[in-house]
Amino acid sequence: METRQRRPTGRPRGFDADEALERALLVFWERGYEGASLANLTDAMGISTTSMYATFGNKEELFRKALERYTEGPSAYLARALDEPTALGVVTAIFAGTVRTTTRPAGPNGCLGVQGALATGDSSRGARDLLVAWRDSGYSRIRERFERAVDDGDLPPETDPALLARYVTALAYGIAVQAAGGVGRDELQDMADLALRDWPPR
Amino acid sequence: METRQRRPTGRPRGFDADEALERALLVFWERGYEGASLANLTDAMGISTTSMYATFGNKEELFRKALERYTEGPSAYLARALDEPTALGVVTAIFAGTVRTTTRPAGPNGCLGVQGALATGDSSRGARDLLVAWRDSGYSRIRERFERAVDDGDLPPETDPALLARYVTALAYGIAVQAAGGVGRDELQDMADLALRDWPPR
DNA sequence: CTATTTCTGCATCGATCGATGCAGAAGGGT
DNA sequence: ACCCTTCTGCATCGATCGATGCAGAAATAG
Repeated sequence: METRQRRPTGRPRGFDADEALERALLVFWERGYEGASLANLTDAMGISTTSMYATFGNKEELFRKALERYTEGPSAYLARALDEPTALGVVTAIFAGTVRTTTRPAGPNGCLGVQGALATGDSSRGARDLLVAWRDSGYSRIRERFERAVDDGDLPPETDPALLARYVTALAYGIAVQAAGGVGRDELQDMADLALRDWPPR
Repeated sequence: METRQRRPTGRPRGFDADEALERALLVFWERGYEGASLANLTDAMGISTTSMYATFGNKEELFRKALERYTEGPSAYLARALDEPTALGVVTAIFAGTVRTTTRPAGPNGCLGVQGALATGDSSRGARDLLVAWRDSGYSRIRERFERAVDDGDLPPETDPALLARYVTALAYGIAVQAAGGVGRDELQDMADLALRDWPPR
């Protein structure tokens, strides 16, 4: 079978689509879906609206792809955290990753998955629902990881994995909201350490 | 001194400004500042744009007044909670109030102070900053209450009131974000109970 | 070279954004 | 009754929203 990608004929694209998507991600991250206008986005991407539509479809599609990039980039700490051998290690890594990602010195504060489209008008409902599903996916993966930890004896058998996952995600979202408001990295990390001092809550 | 409010001459207003503000509050709460258009607002308020501007100033002023109403209405549980005699009572009441307010069966899910304007474009920066200050005010009042609890011996002397207040607000915001995503009241209350089982975290 | 395909710059679309001007209606004070 | 103040309905403002049409530029295939 031929896995080599066939060279498309015709004039090649004059910009790097990956880099343009990264720029768009940063705009969405900082301003949210509704607050990011096409002009904001294309200015940052350095391309025309025509090129944006030809390459990414429309604004909602662009947001969807930016969110994918966010998941595999800034938010990749979650997947790595879930591979930690113990539940405590998982949660420690989740909190550390959340704090670091939501308070990057050069970059938007907060979490795209939270502030991207938490409450919107009708025209942005697609983006809002996308983020609801995104957050729910994160919650479910954490819950499943805790279920495994209970099975492994790593967490007490009376633990409710679903409730514990709600607790962890709530703290992560709370970190993100405070980071969006300008609360500093060290303070948030200290707070996460405080929460971790009693683990698991029972 | 004459405290009786003087009767304004001229044609009296043809609608109840308080009720109109309540309707506007609900729209802002559900759709956020940017997601709530003037048409959305005036439709819900049952008045014309002219009347809205004459009565409330402009969209940002309307939002500011709606937020005041929110603070004294749906969010009044915070002030009551701070009067609880013990720190544990305070936090218990804060979480209960947050859960109830963010999951009202008839009404928007989530918290206006969180989802009203978490990340925005330039034109909505005023509303965003207003909510940052609103959340910071809530945080400060909780911190001060914990400082008093330490002084009273209600909390251990080694307690860091600022960090503890960050922890409590983080959980409250986390509850609000999950409520905005449709997570149910009972589940969130169970999660809050779980967090309260170990108090204070140390 | 020519033919073909794709991409890009410019102009612009209809809809909606927040916000006003204006004239007449509607109620108060005297 | 009258006058005077305020409020309201209608029309509309310029700006911006997301999204396209079109023609020419640019690159590959033959």
